[in-house]
Amino acid sequence: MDTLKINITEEIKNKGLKLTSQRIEVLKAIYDLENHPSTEEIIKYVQENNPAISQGTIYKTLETFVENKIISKVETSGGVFRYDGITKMHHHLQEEGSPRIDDYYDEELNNLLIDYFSKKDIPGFEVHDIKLHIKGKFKK
Amino acid sequence: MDTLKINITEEIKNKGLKLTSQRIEVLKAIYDLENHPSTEEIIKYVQENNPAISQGTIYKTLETFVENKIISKVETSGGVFRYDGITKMHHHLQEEGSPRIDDYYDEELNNLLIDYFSKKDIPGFEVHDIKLHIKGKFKK
DNA sequence: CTCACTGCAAAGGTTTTGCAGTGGG
DNA sequence: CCCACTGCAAAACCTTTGCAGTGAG
Repeated sequence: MDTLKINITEEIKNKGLKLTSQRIEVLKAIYDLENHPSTEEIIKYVQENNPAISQGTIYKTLETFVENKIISKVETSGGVFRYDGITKMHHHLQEEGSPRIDDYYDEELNNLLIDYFSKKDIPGFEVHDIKLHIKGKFKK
Repeated sequence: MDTLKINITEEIKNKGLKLTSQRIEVLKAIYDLENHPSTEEIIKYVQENNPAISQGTIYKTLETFVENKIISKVETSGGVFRYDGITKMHHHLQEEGSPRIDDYYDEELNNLLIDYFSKKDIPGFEVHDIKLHIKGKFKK
């Protein structure tokens, strides 16, 4: 609880950003709302605790966080932005036509990929990060 | 030239869709505009040849094509839809902050992935398709 | 002929922007 | 104190929708 809060404030301050209650709330929302929240979900969650925080501020804050690599925008084919607070290498499971996106962690796969691309050169391109978008069906 | 046109008409007819000049133009645009065009680029290109084709129709047509798996929506963090006319398994190279998306074909990689996931089970998920989103920098 | 498809224009929803006011460092 | 940040509301943008008219099969 407290440790999380410390992490959040540190995360913001480390980037040289001003620490405001709005920013803490927004970042907390992304960590609390685990499954890659949309802007709408973040706004709703933040305003439940603090209705005074305006939508415009939340949009600006999210953009600031993305620029400072505190969070990342999730690629989506749904036409709405979604955000990901996880910086550790991971992959995404998606079902077509469903907004659900699950994280998939697989160290063995990561090692396989890192190993493969350390040997294989992509002409004209320098690889920084690899993410698998795995499409399929969630089984009940 | 002619062979392409035949492919285009076949592609539409094979799905039981009505063959209209609007649909031919839209599909041709996606094939001609190679680098994963946005809706805006498609509209511009189509209307250069045929200004009578309306925006609404193009949007509806694109959705129809996606539903019928003639093309696919490219996941994007740019907030705009982009489309991909290629059905063959391939991956995407992207530079952060740049709209450029290059295709990356790698049979060896595909085999590695197919092999890996034929052995590895993801609990609660049935894999249909895998696409790598490789982020990095285009070298000059 | 008929029903799927088109054109038009308006509506809908999300994101961005400008500017005056506020507060963190 | 100062400048980065916020709140508010309007604007900008992209996409969807409704409906009357059209044309492919």
